[in-house]
Amino acid sequence: MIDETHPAAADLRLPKVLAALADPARLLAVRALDRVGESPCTRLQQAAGLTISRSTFSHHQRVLREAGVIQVRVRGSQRILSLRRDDLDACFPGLLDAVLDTAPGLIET
Amino acid sequence: MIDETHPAAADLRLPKVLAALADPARLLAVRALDRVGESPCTRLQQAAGLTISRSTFSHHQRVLREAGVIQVRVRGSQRILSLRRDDLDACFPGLLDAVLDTAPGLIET
DNA sequence: CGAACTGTACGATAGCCTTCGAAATGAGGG
DNA sequence: CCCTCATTTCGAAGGCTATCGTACAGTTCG
Repeated sequence: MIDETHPAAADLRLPKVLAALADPARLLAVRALDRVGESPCTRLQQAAGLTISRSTFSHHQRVLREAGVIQVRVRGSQRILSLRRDDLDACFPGLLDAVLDTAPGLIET
Repeated sequence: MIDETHPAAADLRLPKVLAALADPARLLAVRALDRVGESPCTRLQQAAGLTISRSTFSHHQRVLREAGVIQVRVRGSQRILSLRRDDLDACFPGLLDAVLDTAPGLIET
């Protein structure tokens, strides 16, 4: 466990992870995070093309973090977000890859 | 497309599929359906160990169907449910397998 | 110090989701 | 034709979720 705000790898649960990934904004954020690598919030939001308010993005970031999908590390005034790829692969083999490899056209309506 | 109540394979969308699978009751139902093979509603509900009302199960069945996860075929007075394995594998390779292969302990709280 | 920047916390709103029971629908059997 | 079995539909209750704006807190920089 990284700290109290992150679940331990052993505490990850499939319904929670799926729920976190089921929102289009969060799904785009996760896929952008995979493409650009670890990024601070604002940069990830831009990379994902999300035109939502900062507070809404912060909410999504929290949902992803509490589900165990991403990890947050503080660097100065910024929070650096990264995928918890190893933990996800260990708990749900193939799941993250399946989500990341899905054709972009199958994401949005 | 099977009929108007089922989405065509080309219309499946990842967020909707993930949302359908994110509910514990639906996730258990899908995993039970994989184990026991196509089944009528009542039998699947028992196989999944779901102690919910018939109307609630019917609601979940509808969500799974409208997301394209399952297929419903009428046989007499019964509805036979089955997984849309081929369509899911074609659209989201590896996703269904990842969900089905997850350890049972990682499903519930 | 004070201004600018990054992000969180709070409170509100609106919509959606799960759940139920009761009533309705439809098939099959006497 | 009625009764039973399988399932859906309806309407309602309660809770959860996404979204926003504003206010706040910590960092960096002049």
